[in-house]
Amino acid sequence: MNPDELSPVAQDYLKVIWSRTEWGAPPITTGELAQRFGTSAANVTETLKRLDAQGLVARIPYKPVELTEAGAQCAIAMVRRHRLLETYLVEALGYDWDEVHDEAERLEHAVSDTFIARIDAILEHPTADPHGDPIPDADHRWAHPEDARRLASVTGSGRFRVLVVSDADPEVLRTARELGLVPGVELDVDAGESGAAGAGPLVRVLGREGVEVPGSVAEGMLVRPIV
Amino acid sequence: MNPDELSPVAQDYLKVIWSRTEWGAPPITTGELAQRFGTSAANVTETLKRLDAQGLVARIPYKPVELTEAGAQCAIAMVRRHRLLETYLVEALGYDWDEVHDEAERLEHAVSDTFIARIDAILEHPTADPHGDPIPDADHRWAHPEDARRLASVTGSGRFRVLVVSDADPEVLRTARELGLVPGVELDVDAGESGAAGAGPLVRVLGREGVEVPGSVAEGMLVRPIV
DNA sequence: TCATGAATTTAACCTACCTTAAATATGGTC
DNA sequence: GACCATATTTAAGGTAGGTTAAATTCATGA
Repeated sequence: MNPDELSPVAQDYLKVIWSRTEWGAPPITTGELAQRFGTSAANVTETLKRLDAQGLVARIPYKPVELTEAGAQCAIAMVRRHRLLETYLVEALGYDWDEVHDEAERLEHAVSDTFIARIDAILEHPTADPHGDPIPDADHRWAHPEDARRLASVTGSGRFRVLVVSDADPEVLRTARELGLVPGVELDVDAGESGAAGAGPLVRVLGREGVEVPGSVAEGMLVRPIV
Repeated sequence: MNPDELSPVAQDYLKVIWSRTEWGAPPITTGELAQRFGTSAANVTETLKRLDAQGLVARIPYKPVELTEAGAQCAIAMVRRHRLLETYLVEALGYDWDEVHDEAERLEHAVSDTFIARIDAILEHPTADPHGDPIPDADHRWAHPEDARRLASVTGSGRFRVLVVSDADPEVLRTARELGLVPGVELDVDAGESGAAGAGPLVRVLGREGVEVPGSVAEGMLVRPIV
């Protein structure tokens, strides 16, 4: 099913439900969706019922929600739109790293497939958006490293490369850029025993100079070990 | 009032109501709005009541509707968005003349003022869109020749310059381009006594070679006499 | 196993936008 | 001045998406 036939609300739900599990996290709950959209859990329940009736999600009451195959296809199409738009806004319109998310969030509901195809061609078929997130191609395939993990979950020490910085929070993006933590950068990480401390808020990173990464930023960054 | 605070439906109504009178036509009626939006007159009445309650239109039952000052400001902002977007789609994304209208129609509800400011700068503050329609500037002023008239309303003969080809109908745009009738072109018009014949469907135009302009195209073209 | 607190769903109600059908106002015409 | 066709409005009802408050289910610790 083409996502153009869905309402903007339906498009948003599918994208958020899909994105939750992109890096292996468990499926999203009603309450988390309510928080994400700034609405009530009651409203989320009603909306999920409608999506279930449309065959886009497989809803089991009181359980986290999961996408059907049709729902996942629409979701990936929306993620492709979002990430291509973010890339275009940065590359062609001079937007900053931390400005593009909200603009893309609105544009993705309005652009046609033609528009997406044109910017994809102009950008020469990019495979990652400005934050490092992989861009699904027109056939809904996308590169997805299996050994990625959150910087916040790293224990001990080692060398890593930054893959993705989450675009959900502009403040995280600004801080990450100030610290030089952009996709592609290599890091020598010395996280001490943060795992043992239980949600330790700080991770120590050694690059050109030693910097301390705030917990919120480490939580929003995906890194991959360099062998 | 910033049009961002309005619903897409409200934005559409204001833009269409304003556009109707841009070239001196009388204000638009309930029935014409219904036809334009492909909806019922009953629905138009309800929507106009809501716009009236918001202070955007001055509605007198059974009369054609007119905008308030606040409504006109929003309308002009939407027209500016639409025409800048059409220009950008043609100049930057390689859209054809006759493809841009629908895409701009959807994008204009989604783009931010920041987006509009960026494409305005990239295009170097254009004053006319691809069809020749004037683009209001950021202060909502726009160039508006007083002596413009529809090609269909020209009688007798004389020399004219094409100002605007309406973007409402892609078929008109395609035909106009095939005939060489694009904004800026000079025409020697010999319309015969079409005025006397009462809605004569054909207008004779002499340029490099004599061509006959279909009535629907002549109706959608604004021309200005060359002195 | 059972009480309890948190999460979720149900219920009742709201607005915006849309439908069709019925009522009503308007603008000519005789 | 009354009549008529047409345009417009009112009325009644539907869906999507939202609200708050009450009921219900789940997981869990005593």
